[in-house]
Amino acid sequence: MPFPQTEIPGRLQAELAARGIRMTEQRRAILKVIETAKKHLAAGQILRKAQRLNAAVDRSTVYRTLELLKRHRMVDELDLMHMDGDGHYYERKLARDHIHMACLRCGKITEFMSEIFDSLKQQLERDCRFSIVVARLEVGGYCSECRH
Amino acid sequence: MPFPQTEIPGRLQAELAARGIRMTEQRRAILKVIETAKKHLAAGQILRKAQRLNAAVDRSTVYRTLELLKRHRMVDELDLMHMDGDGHYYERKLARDHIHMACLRCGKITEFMSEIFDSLKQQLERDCRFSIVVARLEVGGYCSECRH
DNA sequence: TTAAGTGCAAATATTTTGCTGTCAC
DNA sequence: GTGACAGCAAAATATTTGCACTTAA
Repeated sequence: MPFPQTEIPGRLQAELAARGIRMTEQRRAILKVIETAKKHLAAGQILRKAQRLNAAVDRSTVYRTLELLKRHRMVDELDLMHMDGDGHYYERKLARDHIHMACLRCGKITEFMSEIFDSLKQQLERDCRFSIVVARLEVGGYCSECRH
Repeated sequence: MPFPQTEIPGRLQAELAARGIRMTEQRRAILKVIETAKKHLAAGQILRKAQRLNAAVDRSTVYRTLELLKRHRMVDELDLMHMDGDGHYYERKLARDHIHMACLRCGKITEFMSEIFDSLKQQLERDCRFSIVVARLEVGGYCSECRH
């Protein structure tokens, strides 16, 4: 599944440095949490995990850092069909987009890459003359174990 | 574009009646607002418009009715890339799914139906053995007028 | 009649902001 | 040294809930 893919620890930090963005202890903690995450994290979860690395990290710093990362297209913001509350989930943006499927019964999130999805995006660019910055396909339904 | 399609006024009301759901003046006002909407409406906009039809409509009734309609798959909930705040937008669910493209510069929302999108959903059902209830593809980028 | 629906006010959840002090470069 | 960043507390936004009253069927 796409999660680990070609992810090098410290990569986010290096990318920010390459763009001339100042590094702080707080940002380091937040970036590490996002890079080592094994699942999609909500802002509150990122805050708690980052505080374990650096107790000084504040909630507003988390939101400001997420905003920064979104602006630089280094994270994607997801809803995951709002399986739990109305917040957002965040994940490291990787080279290739993928689809998120959320099981409405067990809550499992499945990720899937598809050439058809890539073609669809090409179609939008071509037929609608739309220049895509971010494409988010989120599907709700029942996974193979829950569909019976 | 898909908005008008085969929409009959009073259809939502009829569908709820067919499912044995109680009709009230408040619901009638809210349903009418959703059916006659010319664009995607946020909950607060639905409230204000419904209050013009029936001043008694309360905010919580709007949310409770939207919840009801979502449960019955009669409306879709969208984010539209959070062009304005963090709320949701709602639209009448029509026979065929469509894609939403939000221009990050001018804010225009473009809707698009695609056979490739339909194939992609079929692929997910088949290859992932996932039973789709709702599929939401939202794209952010620059429309033909803003991409230059 | 009565279960379902509503209004109201208060609570909750999520995110943003102003301001003042701090730190990376 | 200085402009960018952080913490804190408070505000803003969005949505939900408990409860007593009302109404559709």
